[in-house]
Amino acid sequence: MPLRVYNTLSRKKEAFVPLHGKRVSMFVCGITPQDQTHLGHAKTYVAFDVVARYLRSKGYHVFYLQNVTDIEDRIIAKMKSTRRAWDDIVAQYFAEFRDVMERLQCTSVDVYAFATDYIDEIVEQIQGLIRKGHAYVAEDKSVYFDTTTFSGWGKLSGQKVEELRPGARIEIEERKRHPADFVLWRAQKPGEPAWESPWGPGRPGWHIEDTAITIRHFGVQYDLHGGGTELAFPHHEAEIAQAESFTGVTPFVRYWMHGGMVMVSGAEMHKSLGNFWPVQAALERYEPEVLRFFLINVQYRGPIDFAPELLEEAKRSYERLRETVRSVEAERRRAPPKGKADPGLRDATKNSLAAFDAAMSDDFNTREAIAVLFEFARDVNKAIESGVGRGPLDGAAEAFRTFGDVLGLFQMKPSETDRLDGVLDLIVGLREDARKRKDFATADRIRDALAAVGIVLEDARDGVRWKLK
RNA sequence: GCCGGGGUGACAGAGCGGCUAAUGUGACCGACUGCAGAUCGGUUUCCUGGGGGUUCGACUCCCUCCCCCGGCACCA
Repeated sequence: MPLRVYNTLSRKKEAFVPLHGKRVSMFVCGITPQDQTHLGHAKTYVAFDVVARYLRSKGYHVFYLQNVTDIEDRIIAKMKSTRRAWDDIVAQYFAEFRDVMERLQCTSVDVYAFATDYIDEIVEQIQGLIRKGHAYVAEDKSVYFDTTTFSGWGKLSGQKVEELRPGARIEIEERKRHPADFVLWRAQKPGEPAWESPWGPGRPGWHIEDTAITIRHFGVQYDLHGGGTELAFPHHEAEIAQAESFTGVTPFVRYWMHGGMVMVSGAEMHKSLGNFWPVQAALERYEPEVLRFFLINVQYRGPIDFAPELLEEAKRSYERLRETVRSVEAERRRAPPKGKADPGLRDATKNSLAAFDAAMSDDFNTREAIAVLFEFARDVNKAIESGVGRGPLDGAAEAFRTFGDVLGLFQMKPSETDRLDGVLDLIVGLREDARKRKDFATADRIRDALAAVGIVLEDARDGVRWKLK
């Protein structure tokens, strides 16, 4: 199926056509490492991880770039409150972020680009913008972008400058000529980290790093830019203004994608609201795959109103799928090469692969794709009950691997399982002997004892299965 | 106020101008089982915020109103 992507720029789903054949340049706004990674971050990065994975599965060569804002107001605030070095804070929280990402199987990023590694490009862009009359140096030697010189201001978010309420939430800096103007270079204040520039020591503004980084890696125009929906205005608007003013090339980005927020009982998750859920805390109670499943169990553009009960539900749902994946793997090992006639598993597999692709190609509709998995699971379970042979089972297993690779799910841990295999075969065998003797007391004792250490036995029609709880 | 996204069964959450509104969770019944679990089958919601319009036909398109969420100038 041809891929269609909802483009914030046009507010429509559009056919996805990269600039250069099968090469896709993809950029997603990354974090400011100054506090714990929370579920909101996780939702965004899991969503775009799936985007990259799906594109790759379709044969695109994706270069996925993510920035890291390693110098910014909040880092400086943290620096002051903790009396730690800014780069020390960044190192700590970025390491934690990477750890969380890895556990959530967000493995598709090619390069994490740190803002402070691009000071040269940033300075060059700011100089260019000043030269072209799009930026001005303020009294304190900070540099601001002059939004009145950019006619496209507001085209991404549909905002009209005159309709906005200046200072609705954040105080306007008095040095600006226009409330919409934004800082490109912030002059150093005493005690703050700074880099040299033609305007004196200072640090980059928040928006400029992204255009400096992407122009360096991708050139003046690229395919896909993602981020949380709250970034569309003003952040992404500012990126467009900078890049298009600097290069004269329009559009800077062809497809803008924005993901929905994680809410907590109706309010945006935010540290200041006290409803902040660090991913670490969620991972103490739930497996990473369960959390990942939970996060992609909605269309990425929609919000998730988070509640612990919903994670509980996700766990039960996901377990159903994983259970089927497990039994396929177990069955194909013991099924005879020629089992009974295929009750239609090959067809079901083929149809599910097609339906999955159709769902994903419709703006990465993971919820729809997961619905396909559940239907497929039912077909597979039925086929297993009817004693299907190894061939169709191999096909089904292969399909689950395809689904799992795209969604980042069903990553089994064979080593751990293999180690227990032999031991459990023995124990299960002894219990089977007891059951044959109708010595259910012993059989139940074995099962209960294993359950107590987290190993669950299930007596299926064709043998005993065990799994780790 | 302006911009953007939404309002679907007990809950979560898709879809589509017409097929019993997908899928999951929950609940209940049945099959299988020594029991349990898993699995399978069935039942459970005849309804898509209110009103109007277009249409042979609207949850789906248009208008309007109400409500919720996000953004409004350093939040993923």
